[in-house]
Amino acid sequence: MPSTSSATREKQALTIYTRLMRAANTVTDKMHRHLADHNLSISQFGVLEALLHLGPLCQKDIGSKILKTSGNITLVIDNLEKRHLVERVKDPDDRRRMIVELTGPGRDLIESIFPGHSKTAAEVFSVLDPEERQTLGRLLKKLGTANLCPLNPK
Amino acid sequence: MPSTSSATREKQALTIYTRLMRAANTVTDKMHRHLADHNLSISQFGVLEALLHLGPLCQKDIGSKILKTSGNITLVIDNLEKRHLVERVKDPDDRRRMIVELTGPGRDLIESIFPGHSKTAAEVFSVLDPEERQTLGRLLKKLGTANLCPLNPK
DNA sequence: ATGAATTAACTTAACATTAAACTAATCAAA
DNA sequence: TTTGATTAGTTTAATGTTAAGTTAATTCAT
Repeated sequence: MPSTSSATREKQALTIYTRLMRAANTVTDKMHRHLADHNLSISQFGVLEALLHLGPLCQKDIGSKILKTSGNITLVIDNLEKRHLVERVKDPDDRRRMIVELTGPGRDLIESIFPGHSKTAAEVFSVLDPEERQTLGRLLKKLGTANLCPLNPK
Repeated sequence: MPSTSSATREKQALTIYTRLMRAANTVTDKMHRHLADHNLSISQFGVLEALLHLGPLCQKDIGSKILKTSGNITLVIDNLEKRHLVERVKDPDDRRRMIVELTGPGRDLIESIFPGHSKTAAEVFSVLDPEERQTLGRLLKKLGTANLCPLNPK
């Protein structure tokens, strides 16, 4: 006989699902509160952070990085460009592509914000002890990658 | 000397943060794909599920249950009401309140969908072994509740 | 080489989401 | 009581998000 019935497994799965969503929610709220001081949405912050750490990127790559659709990326970049935090440059090697890069002020802004962002993240996870953090990171990676599907399936 | 520097702790926290967001994302996608067959958004499903398992609720309680703002609840209930899946009834005991309850068709729908929803959840978490699922659930609860802030701060 | 398929970005329409202001009902304190 | 604070729900405006479809550029198979 099985050690757990499928009904029991489903109930447990629903519980974990709820907890995953709630944890993601509360953590996002805490991280976002910090960003709101600088009038940045999470997506906008994600773009600036990617550009800071990875250098100029085309919109497709930005989209894969922050897990958003291409239409959404267009809007997010539009809004960042309006504030002169990033600029678009045509890619000479592939004229379909727009290379997005930080402007001076954009770099200044993300560099000034990022330390606080890291610090907030550390605070959020400080409720777990080091071993728990290690374990949580491992399990989340396993869960996320095993269920991964392409964002824009082709 | 400390066993880990604060810079190291911050980097680790950012890694876990990213994994939490990605896991939440991939899991949400899988759960939502299932709901889309019935033209239900995640919020709409959340409302129907709450009403099925908890009975009629006022909008405030629905909002606390699915973690959305009151304005959003108004719209979600509007859309469910348009499809005759729920109905609003004035609470005679407190005329500020609207009690929301399932209609017959609403109950039929959520009862027909819920088993598949549970099954999908079980599949999503089946990549973890039972002990890992137990641990993940515990850590997510700890993380989520420790960082909890009221949704609509007063 | 040429046409077919693919790709990157953009556009549009529909809906979700929030914050903030607002209305109406209730509660509470003097 | 009455008035001041609180609460539940709605509305509005702004933005985020997606899906689906468009255009232009590239790639690939013959």
